[in-house]
Amino acid sequence: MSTKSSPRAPARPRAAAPNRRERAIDLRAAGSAAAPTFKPIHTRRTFEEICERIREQLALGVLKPGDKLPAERELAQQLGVSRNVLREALRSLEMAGVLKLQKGVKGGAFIQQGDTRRMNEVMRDMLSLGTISVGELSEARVHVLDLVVRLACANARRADLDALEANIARTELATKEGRLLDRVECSREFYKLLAASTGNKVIAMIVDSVTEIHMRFVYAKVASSGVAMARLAEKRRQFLAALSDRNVTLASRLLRAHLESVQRMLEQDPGAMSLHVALADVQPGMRR
Amino acid sequence: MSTKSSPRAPARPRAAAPNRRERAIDLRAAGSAAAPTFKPIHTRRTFEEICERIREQLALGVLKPGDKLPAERELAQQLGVSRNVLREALRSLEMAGVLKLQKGVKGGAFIQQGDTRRMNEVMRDMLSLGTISVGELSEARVHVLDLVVRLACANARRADLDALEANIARTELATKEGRLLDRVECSREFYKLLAASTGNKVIAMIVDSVTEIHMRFVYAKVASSGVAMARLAEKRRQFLAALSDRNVTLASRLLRAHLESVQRMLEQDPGAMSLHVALADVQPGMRR
DNA sequence: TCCATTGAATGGGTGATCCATTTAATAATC
DNA sequence: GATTATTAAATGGATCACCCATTCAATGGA
Repeated sequence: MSTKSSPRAPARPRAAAPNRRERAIDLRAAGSAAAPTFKPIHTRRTFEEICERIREQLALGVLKPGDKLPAERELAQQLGVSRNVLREALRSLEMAGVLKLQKGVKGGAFIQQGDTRRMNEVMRDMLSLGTISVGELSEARVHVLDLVVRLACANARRADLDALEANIARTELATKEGRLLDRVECSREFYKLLAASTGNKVIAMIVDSVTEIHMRFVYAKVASSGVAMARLAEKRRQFLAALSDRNVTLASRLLRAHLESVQRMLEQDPGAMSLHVALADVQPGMRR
Repeated sequence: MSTKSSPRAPARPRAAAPNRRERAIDLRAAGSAAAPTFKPIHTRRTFEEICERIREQLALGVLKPGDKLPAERELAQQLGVSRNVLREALRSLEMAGVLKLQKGVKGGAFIQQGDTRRMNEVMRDMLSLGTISVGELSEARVHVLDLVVRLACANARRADLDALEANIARTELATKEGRLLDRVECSREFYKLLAASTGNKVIAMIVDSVTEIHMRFVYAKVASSGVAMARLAEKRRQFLAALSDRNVTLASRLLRAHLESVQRMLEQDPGAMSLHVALADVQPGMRR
């Protein structure tokens, strides 16, 4: 990093050693009259600095999707850090969906197109950690989907409607062939397509993050009980018709009614509603 | 990992070496009749496996916020991996807000209460990478805030309204004293409080992620031009009065009008609207 | 012309070693 | 006895020197 020039300097001059007591606090407290808290600081570690720099280059537009970072060994030398700590930074950025690391000659660290699934992971973590509840998630989903319906009625294009139609056909086929779990996958895709038809990727991202988790519960329920929503494709067609007619009121009412009936189905058997089951039970299309 | 037992086994038996060609593909293609794509696989790396296991323990409820993981050296041994690769995993989880690493004896890796700011980072990355646009973000913000107003009218409690009132007082003071940038901070807090008054943390998280970025633009604009929204506190009070009266229509109209006027202010000077400036220009309260 | 071989670049992973910080136990001082 | 330095151990932070596996272009033989 910038704080290190000689490659073999043993001591890394870290952010202001917090060894001196009273005097230091006095000095800083004098700086701003109304700042009684002194917690943060949180000595910067090199990998954080590296992450930040790369993100800075991204925000500045110096780095763009598709670009390749220098090879690990070279970049480590340029930054004056060990390869290991550089890798910690690259790893973090990879997990964040910013980078993709590829092996082999001609491999390297490539800036990615943003991965919208990352928001799903955030939601999952928040749920796992108990920061948010299933109830809040469900409620948010209902409200956001209501918003989506209104926007979709206003903005959905022919291609969007066709995609939804094709999705319903797949749902129908899965139902006919008894592939109930595939049908759950179709449902998730349905909401994804619906959200996409708003033409707003931010909203689409939000919807998918919230839908992904919801569908895990549905999946767990269907897998354990074998019970599934009746007349699903039919209801979808009614909804799509309303959407095609740009009938906001009807479309909104139909979707809301459907969401409520699904909720009732889920709540029938609280045992299958276990957070742990739903979050742990991954399936092909639902892995992160 | 489970795939390694001897501590000095040189070759790590990674996921099925993809060396054999036709035969392997034939075999797998025979498995599912309608699966023509063979891209994924993406050989699992140990750090991914570690992250997944820890997240699994979280989802299962075995690990809870406040818990401490074994020390790096010990955990690495338990998992049968090197300390370096374990650290890559812990780093990633720390960046994800799942863990916090603390130094010193009695230090270690502690499971955190979920950090809702992580969603902000996702939004920022998506914007930096060009996956979403400022326009989509603004649009989403307007719609989500409209939803928030409706929910807040229904659910806001006395304490929420008091907090908003106190925030407006701070805004007023900052205006009086000419601290325009502090006032921007107040604005961000206002929306945070408003979102919190819905009683739904999922929605609050979404609002804040979208507000944080918006406020960066406002901040950059105010900092560069010295121009600031007129009669801000007054407008806020009118809005709060409507909210207190549970007058959804009026509150919604007032907020919408305000958002539009802010938008006009921002668009006056497209030069100050640079994405790069806004994203790079961090400020005390707005750092990640 | 085509296919196998080779070799270099690159990410993936390991183990040993050191540093800096933190805390508790201990010793020294008042 | 209470307070204050000192010490020692545990822990994360970081480095170095290797080695392996994968990939792909260059090479060379059939």
